[in-house]
Amino acid sequence: MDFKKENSAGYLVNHMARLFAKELQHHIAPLGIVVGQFPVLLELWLKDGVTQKDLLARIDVEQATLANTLNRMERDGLIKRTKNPADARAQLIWLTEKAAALRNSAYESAQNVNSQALQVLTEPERAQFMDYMRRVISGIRSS
Amino acid sequence: MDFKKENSAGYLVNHMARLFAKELQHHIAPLGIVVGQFPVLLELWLKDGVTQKDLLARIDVEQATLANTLNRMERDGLIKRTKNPADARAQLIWLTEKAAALRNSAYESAQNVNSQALQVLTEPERAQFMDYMRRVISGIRSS
DNA sequence: TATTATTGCATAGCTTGCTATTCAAGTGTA
DNA sequence: TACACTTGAATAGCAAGCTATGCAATAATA
Repeated sequence: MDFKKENSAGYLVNHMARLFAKELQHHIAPLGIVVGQFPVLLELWLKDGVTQKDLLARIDVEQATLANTLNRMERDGLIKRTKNPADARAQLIWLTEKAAALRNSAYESAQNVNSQALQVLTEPERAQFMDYMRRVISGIRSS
Repeated sequence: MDFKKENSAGYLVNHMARLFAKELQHHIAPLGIVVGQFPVLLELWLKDGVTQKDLLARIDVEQATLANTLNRMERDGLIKRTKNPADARAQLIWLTEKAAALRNSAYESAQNVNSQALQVLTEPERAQFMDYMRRVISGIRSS
């Protein structure tokens, strides 16, 4: 049998993801945040004062992964946690001032990385590429 | 400003890569190998008896990442290392019988994961998707 | 030839992801 | 009400990625 990595979707996807992550890392390092915190911040910038469970419903990572990321974010002064009056097992997660202030710069960094990475594609190709990715993602998730 | 993760290429790429990796992991676990070893095995199935440097030239990961992966592969009985007569700093890396025997099953697993993941796309769409990924990868790498 | 620079790898230490397990708090039921 | 079940989160332990640094062997040069 024959197998060429350049013809393997999985190989390309993995490679591309590492390149994207490395790029974003470089762009956001000056803000004092790291890539794994990005998805969490995106949700909290939309709405904070939520539980870990709420976040988990919006981010497709395992619960343990999120718990660890939140611990590092607390350590780094990006979030604070308060008691949840409704349920003593859960806590409410809040952005600190510091983290709230980073929003626009972070958005901008991500946009820059995205548009730089996709600059080899024409505008319609970009749209198609995004569409393909969304379809592949939901295809795998629903299989 | 506004930012929607579903419209962020980086977000989608990362998500897709984790889904692919998880799928492949499940498929190859019965073979006794794990995803990080896959790129190394692909190269060694083509040609073994090479140095770490040779491998590094063919796989786009950092040298330290490769060194650690090779250590785990040796621990797991997938590779053996012998002295390099030409240079005492380097060693030659060889597949074990066990690892050599896995080739066809591993190829098949990867093919299955790929085709299952891309089954939501038509044949021409798949080709286009692969083309986009290759272009994006080389675009980022050469920037 | 002795010293300096380069090269091939290894190691330390971190993040981000995973699975599996544990634990305390809340819920439901005999 | 007591017991069992469920649920929210934490923890342990591993893989795979990264950067930074160290070290011994080789190569280059004063």
